[in-house]
Amino acid sequence: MTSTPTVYDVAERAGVSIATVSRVYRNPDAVRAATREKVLTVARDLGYVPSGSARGLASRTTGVLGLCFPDFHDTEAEHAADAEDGELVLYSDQVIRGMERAARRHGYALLVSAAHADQANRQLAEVAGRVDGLAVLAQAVSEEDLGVVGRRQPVVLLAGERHSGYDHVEVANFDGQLELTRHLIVDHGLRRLAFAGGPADSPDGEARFRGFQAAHLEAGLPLPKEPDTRGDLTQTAGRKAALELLDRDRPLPDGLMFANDQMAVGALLALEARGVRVPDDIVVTGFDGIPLSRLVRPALTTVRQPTGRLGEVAVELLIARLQGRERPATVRVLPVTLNRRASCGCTPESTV
Amino acid sequence: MTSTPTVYDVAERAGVSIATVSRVYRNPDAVRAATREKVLTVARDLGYVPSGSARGLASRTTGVLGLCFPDFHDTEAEHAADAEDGELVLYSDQVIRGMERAARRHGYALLVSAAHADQANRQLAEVAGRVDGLAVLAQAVSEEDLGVVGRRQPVVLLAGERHSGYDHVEVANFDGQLELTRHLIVDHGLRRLAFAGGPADSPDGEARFRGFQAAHLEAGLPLPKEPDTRGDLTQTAGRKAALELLDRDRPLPDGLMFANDQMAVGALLALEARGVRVPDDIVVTGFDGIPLSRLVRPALTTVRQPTGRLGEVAVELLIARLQGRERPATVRVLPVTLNRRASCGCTPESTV
DNA sequence: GCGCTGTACGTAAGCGCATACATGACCTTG
DNA sequence: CAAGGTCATGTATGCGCTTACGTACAGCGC
Repeated sequence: MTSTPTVYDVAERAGVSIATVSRVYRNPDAVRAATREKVLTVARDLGYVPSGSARGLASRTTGVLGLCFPDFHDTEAEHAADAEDGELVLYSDQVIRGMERAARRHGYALLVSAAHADQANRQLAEVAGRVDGLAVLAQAVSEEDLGVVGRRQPVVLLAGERHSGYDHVEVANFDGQLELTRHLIVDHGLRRLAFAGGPADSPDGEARFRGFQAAHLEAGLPLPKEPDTRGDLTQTAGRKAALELLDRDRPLPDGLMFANDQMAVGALLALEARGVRVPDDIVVTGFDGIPLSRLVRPALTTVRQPTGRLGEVAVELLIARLQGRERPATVRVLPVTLNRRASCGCTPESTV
Repeated sequence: MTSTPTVYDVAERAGVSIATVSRVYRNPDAVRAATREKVLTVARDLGYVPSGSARGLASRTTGVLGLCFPDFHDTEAEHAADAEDGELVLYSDQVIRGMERAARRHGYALLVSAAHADQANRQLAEVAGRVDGLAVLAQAVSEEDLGVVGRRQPVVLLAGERHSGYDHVEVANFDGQLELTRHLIVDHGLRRLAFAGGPADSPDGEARFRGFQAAHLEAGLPLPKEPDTRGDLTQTAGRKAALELLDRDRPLPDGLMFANDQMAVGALLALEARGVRVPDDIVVTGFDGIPLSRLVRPALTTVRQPTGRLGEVAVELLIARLQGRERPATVRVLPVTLNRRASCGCTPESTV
């Protein structure tokens, strides 16, 4: 690996000035076809690749968008090599995928970095310093750090809490859970529903619970004050929650609604082990619409949120800001859709 | 958004030189504690974030690793918004995740970019110009383009074909399929096995098929010359393949082995629809060990490959090269593990 | 022939930082 | 108290590009 060639090397070998070399890449039409070909040939021979850093410095834009997301299970990963990982992660993975696609469509690359609590701010700066715009998933960074970065470049927040002054993209958690709960109450005639929530500091989980409450209000049923139990949104937590509710509430509730699909799937497994039939003995629902929800048996009735869209919309907002259209901070709420499947009794269990 | 502050701004406000500001970030111990605090305070007040581009230019290293991966379904995504996406993708997602973690551990960020065939080389340069090292998944880029980039910086190839001169990480496709096939032949006493392969140009799929062949050789069974059918590694392809084999081969084979889990899952669904019982009427196996394989019913017997490790090892190899240890190109073959589950009859179907 | 316009290209000035080297303050030691 | 050494900091240069501006030259009308 000899020292990497630069514009100077290419220019010299091609018998042109460095400006011309640069133009071949940045603005090909400003160069005569013959010259262009010559430069490109030399570049190929030399193995020349423009330096992103130099370009970034000179042009004051990097052509890269960033995404910071929370890393849930760095530690687990060690001892769970063959376990159920790859599922919770699906959420951020889908956001990454959506962002990557949208970014690429707009000619941007994507820099990703999970925020590991210890050194979140240092890392944020690391990322922020290299990108033209930044998306932050599920409050992966503190408000203070946001403040520093937000003055420097466009920032959009995905899911989690709203912060005034920042663009925000979220899904219709409240509406989705409201509709889902209404479905159980109105269409299935259920009255006694239990809600297994996420951590109290999860804005998304709380919004879903408020949707759950609202459906009760609407139907004239007693208002649940708090989720009947909480968990950390994993399958394991769902399993535990299901067992707890099973043992605690007599008679059994008509339905168990979970703050996300992961928990609901865990519950499904626990119920199966206990011999409780779903949906015959009890109805179960999730939230998110992860691919798995469709494939468990019984297939899970859930609310599908457009996770990939989250990333796409993030890119749209960032690009808009980068193009300089000044506008006040925007909140975009993405619509969700109800997926009625077997676990609420809507579809025969055998249906795919 | 006023023009973003630079070292000069910070230096001036803090009453120091820009060298000192730089040192505060790059080499804090070289600065007196009081000075350091002063600088950091000013930096925070000003909203100063070091420019990655400038740093990259000056230090000739970016602190970023890159990953190029093939994007399978850009087009599908449009009309399959709520369909079965999010599964095939899991593979590259897990690699991304593994790389991101490992990179972060080593103090690097990760730049990801799916290679969209049309403009793959342009894009590769885009990425290559911004990173210190590059991983390429499943030959997402052409050999020629590789050549240009490979002279400039460390490159490691993940899965796919080996190219001489490049580090390469792959999983033990051959061994895994051999072991799995052997399991069906020896432990389950099956004789007539069908193999549904991937595209003929998929090195991984072909290696698996060779493992399938080898097991036959070893057992003294007739050597299958070609996969009994092929598909494009999607669930849909698996479904089709299953139906095709079902209709074509009489009597039914004892077992259907698929080049990956996706196809096997598709097959499971098709078989269920046809009323063919697994594993009673026919045995089904997959390859990959995606999370889904554990959750379908019957749970899928498969070969688990350490997808995340792929990314981790990629980082290890890149870092090693970046640290200058000269060494010949390396091939790392990651071990796989057999997951015996219900679909081959090893475990009662109800087991989780 | 002149001046004019447009095109293709060269010249040169940074972009914001890292860092080798220089400087000066302060300490040590004989 | 001078000579040498250490530590904290300043000075100055260059990393490899982009781009505003300048230049040379061809073509044009008069």
